[in-house]
Amino acid sequence: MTNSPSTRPARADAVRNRRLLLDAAADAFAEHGTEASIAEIAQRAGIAKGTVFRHFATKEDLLAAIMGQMIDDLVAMGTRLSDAEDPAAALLEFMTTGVEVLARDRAFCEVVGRPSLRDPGVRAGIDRLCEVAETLTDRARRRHAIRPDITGRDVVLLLGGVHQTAAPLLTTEPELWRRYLALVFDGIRADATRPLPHPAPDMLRFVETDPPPGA
Amino acid sequence: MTNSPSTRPARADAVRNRRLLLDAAADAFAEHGTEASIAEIAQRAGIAKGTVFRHFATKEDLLAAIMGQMIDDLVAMGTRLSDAEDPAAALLEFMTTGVEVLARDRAFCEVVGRPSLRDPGVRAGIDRLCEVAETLTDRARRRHAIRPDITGRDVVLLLGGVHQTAAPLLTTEPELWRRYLALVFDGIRADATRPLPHPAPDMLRFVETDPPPGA
DNA sequence: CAGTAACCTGACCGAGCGGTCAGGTTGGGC
DNA sequence: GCCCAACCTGACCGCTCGGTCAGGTTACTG
Repeated sequence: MTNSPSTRPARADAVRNRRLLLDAAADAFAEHGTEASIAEIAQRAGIAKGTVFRHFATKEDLLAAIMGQMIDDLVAMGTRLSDAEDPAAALLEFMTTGVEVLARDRAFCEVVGRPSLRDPGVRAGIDRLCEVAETLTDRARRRHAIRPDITGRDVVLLLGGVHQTAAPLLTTEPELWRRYLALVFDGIRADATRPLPHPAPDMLRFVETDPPPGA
Repeated sequence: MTNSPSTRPARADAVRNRRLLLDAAADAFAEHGTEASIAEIAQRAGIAKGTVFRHFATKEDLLAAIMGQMIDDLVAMGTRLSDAEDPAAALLEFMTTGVEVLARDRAFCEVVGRPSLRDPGVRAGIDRLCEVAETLTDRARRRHAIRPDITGRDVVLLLGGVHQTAAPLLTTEPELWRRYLALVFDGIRADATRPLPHPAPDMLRFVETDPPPGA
């Protein structure tokens, strides 16, 4: 759907509708998760159902566009934090923002928490997210602010874990995740000296490749 | 569907089919989550779709029966551990088994991780699970084996969090959760001295009551 | 201002879902 | 061995979903 430079630029109403669609879809996915229906998204955007599929061939493409944007934002924030003076504080801020985003977006939880989305852009984005997390942990590790066996991928995985811990009480106690982030971060700090039992995940890709056809 | 004592006991084929149904449903829910279809469950059990609804009025009733059983098993295990000589080891074993169960059953993750199931039996079971976890943490706390501000409800919530941390790599690294359980348990131990920021969840019920009609 | 390609619309489709029920089958009391 | 209530079966229903498309509309070009 992206116009190649040779073709005529998109019409004014098309770009406006695309904007409305993306905003409505982001809201709907955040609220209801990936199962938000196309019909509801179209209604929120004030456009017809068919128009949705004019901009995105499948629902998964639409979801991938939104998730990709969110991941890119997180990557940008991590990059910005990469040269902060206090690496441990920077890492904590990175994790805080990450869990905050998860707590506000159900679809994002599903996409990051399951190897469901096959979109290559999203997968690449998650890999870049792991890389920037690796940078942050590297710096903190070099200053002995965190235990030596924590990797960037650990940090990214822990975002989902911290959020999930508080998720059952999300509406009643929307800030409860701060409690568990603090607990986990205490576990990450250098004070704890016992080595972790299972080796860190070391594969290149964050999610499993090629999940079998079932589901 | 439970026979009151006055009525005639169930027929032999009925009890056999009920057994087949429960086993098949447990497998299907574990594999595909709560969205496993009644049609697939019936096929696995070798019975007709209509027979499923003869034993359980709705799909949710069937799910609740299986989830309730799993929770009861966990409660029983926790009770058994309540008088172990080493309370910290007992708490760790309780958490280990809990995460193990979560890692093997997708439906269980959904039911414990979201306030979705309205079944009163399941909710009561979760409350009893929190109580037994409270007993275990109490004993460990009294021996100063864990930090003083950890509650039983924290422990139960952390089960879901630890599992979720490793869940994206579940098929590739099925034992990865042990790494994060160790990390979290290090955070629970008394060594870490910073008090946790957010107060522990203190409401009586584990899950939110009366989620609005939407989804 | 006319012409056209891009765009939008909403009725429509097929698949899959939970749940129902008339009618055939069978276990077990007598 | 008879009989009937309990049980089982599978076609069927209504609904929602993602996705399609013929036909009407509209923004740009020249």
